Amino acid sequence: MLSHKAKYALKALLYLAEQDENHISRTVEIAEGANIPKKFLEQILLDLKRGRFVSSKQGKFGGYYLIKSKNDITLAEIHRLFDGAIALLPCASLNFYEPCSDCKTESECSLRHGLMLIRDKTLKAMEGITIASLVKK
Amino acid sequence: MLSHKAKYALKALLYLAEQDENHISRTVEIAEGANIPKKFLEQILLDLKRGRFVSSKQGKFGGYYLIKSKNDITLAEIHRLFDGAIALLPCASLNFYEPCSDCKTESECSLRHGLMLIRDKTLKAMEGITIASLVKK
DNA sequence: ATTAATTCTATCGATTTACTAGACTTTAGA
DNA sequence: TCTAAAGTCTAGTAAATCGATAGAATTAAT
Repeated sequence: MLSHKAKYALKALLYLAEQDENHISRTVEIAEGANIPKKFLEQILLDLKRGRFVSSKQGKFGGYYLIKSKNDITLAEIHRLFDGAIALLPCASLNFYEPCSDCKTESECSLRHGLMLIRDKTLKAMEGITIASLVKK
Repeated sequence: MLSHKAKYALKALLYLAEQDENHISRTVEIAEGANIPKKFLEQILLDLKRGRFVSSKQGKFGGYYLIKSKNDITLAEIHRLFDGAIALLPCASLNFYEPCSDCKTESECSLRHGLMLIRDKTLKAMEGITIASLVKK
């Protein structure tokens, strides 16, 4: 399941993608437009900025805007940024790999292979969902 | 990600599936064989029993055994039993549906459709992974 | 009756989650 | 240069969840 953070991030990106080119959106505007607690959204937007999905202008008349094409922002990326691994166990993960501590045969646990199959399919599906694909609904 | 409970459940089922027909396995035997904390495993086996994957014999010489074919126990079922919904949000879930509280257009949130696509693909993949498919590795 | 097993209920510490609070910094414009 | 309006940063917090443990109760074979 997605955390609220990830869900709000998607909704915020969706909001930004729906604005006119060159429009800058204030946090409060996004918060109200997408129904997200404002103070919580502040943190999320900072995370999105660190992830280079959006950028910001400070000071009066400042706000946020997309710096990545809505066609290039995928669900997979947002999931990883906020919720981490897409695989079902760390030992089956590409980006968040960790060996499992409780496997007797250290190199290969009994579940790893099957979970890697799942990961590949899920990842492929998640990479197919972009902000752009969500906007045109 | 899978919880430890779900992971241990899979490993316990795998252990049971590898035993001879008619063999009854004590909790402690499974715990040692699959490297799972015994007291924790007790709870998990009870859950698996309530889910009708295994059954038990009480008292001396008691223990656990599979009552469902290893070909018919899927990752999807175990995920649902221990970790709940497979969909990324409750509003996109088949078995754990709940409307999202923060969506303005109540019937359809902007993410729902895309997340249902993901759910269908993930579910299909997870239904393809059975205990039997994990055993023969 | 004894022993060995499952079953049930409760609890616990640590971590995570979903926020909130408030001080600080930056910028535009009067 | 002052002020209002914006983002930035660091903490904190209440509630829930997770991973596990404890111990008493029950059941069954000998």
